[in-house]
Amino acid sequence: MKRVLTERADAVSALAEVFREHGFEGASLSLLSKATGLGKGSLYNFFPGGKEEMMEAVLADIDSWFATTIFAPLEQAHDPAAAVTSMIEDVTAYFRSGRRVCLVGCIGLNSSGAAFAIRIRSYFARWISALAQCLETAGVPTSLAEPIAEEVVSGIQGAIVLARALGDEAAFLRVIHRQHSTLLDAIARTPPQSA
Amino acid sequence: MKRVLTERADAVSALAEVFREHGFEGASLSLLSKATGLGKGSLYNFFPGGKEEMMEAVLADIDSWFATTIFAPLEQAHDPAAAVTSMIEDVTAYFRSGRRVCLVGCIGLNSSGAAFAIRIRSYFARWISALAQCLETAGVPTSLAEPIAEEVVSGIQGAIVLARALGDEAAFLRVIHRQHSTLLDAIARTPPQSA
DNA sequence: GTCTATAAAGCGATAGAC
DNA sequence: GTCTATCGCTTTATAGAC
Repeated sequence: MKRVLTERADAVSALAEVFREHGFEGASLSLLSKATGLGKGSLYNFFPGGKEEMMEAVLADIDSWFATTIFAPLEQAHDPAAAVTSMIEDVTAYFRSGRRVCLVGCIGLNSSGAAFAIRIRSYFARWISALAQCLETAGVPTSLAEPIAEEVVSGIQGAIVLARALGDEAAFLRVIHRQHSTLLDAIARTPPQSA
Repeated sequence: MKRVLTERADAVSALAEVFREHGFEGASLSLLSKATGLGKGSLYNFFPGGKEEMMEAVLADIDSWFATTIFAPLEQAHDPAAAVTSMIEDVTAYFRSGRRVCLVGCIGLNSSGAAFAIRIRSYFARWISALAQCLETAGVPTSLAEPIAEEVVSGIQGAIVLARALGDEAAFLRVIHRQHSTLLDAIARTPPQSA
């Protein structure tokens, strides 16, 4: 009975890949139609608002995936070191070692992202705050946790840009490994808080 | 006698700003025409190859600016600490504290950058190697200089993505400040090599 | 809900007057 | 060397048959 929903969900992930690879402007309806296997008419049936509504659906899908897979585990971490390690692994897999770009970060870079500014902003704000919260759970003081979280999230984005530019997945993995170490060092350096 | 050349150079910087703000696909000829103040016919007179040749000229211009302003001073640094500080200042000004995106990094992110892959790759490769060379001049061992240089260049790109996404120049400045410290620490930590 | 056909607009690119 | 007019094509989006 929710067949239409699952079909829409299938379409969304196909749409996402086209937006990722070609950007918002470069993702033409013919490309989107081909990738989803749906005619233009069907696409407009699912997304009456056209490309903008498609992108909005894609961003919402990404947001919910990150919320459950990345953000929530960080926010509710019992074992902070394990949580950050898990984040690094999930992110490395998600971004395919830098072969796959971060759509949220990408569309924020040019004018086509203006329509999605609030969503883009909240994605990064929550990622940073979730990671900072995880570090604070480990006892890292807020004054240290916030800038470290900001630097690591920023560093992941930089790793994607660099890996794509160099065509070198190894570069992504090296940079991400350093971010991982930064997080673990911050946790390890913190003297255990005895209650 | 080189009037035509200076006019072409003026056009190139105007073109660059349109490509930065709208991306390659989003930069339509009407936008490019308006920004340069030249009609389509004049644009095709300067750039017979159309948009692709315009972008190629823009990238060449960026490349030469970075070569003289950023890369060469790093490669020939007598005072490595001063050189990295100078790089950080120049880069902060050039990217307008993250309001201005890195065109080279941006077009590498989606399929429109495929035509410029070699230029994109060499830009980042030279930036990293120039920075690593500067660190080595300071006595930092290659095994340390290379990954640090890679991380800093990557970190600058990440800072741009983050600042644009959050609409927050201060985030750019904070991240860049940490990259600066990373570089200075690496230099300071190195025991002076007495000849 | 799916498709094909089509409308209207904008695109990159060219031609030709000046 | 600059512009305007225009070509041919693709774009987004809609309409209507099934």
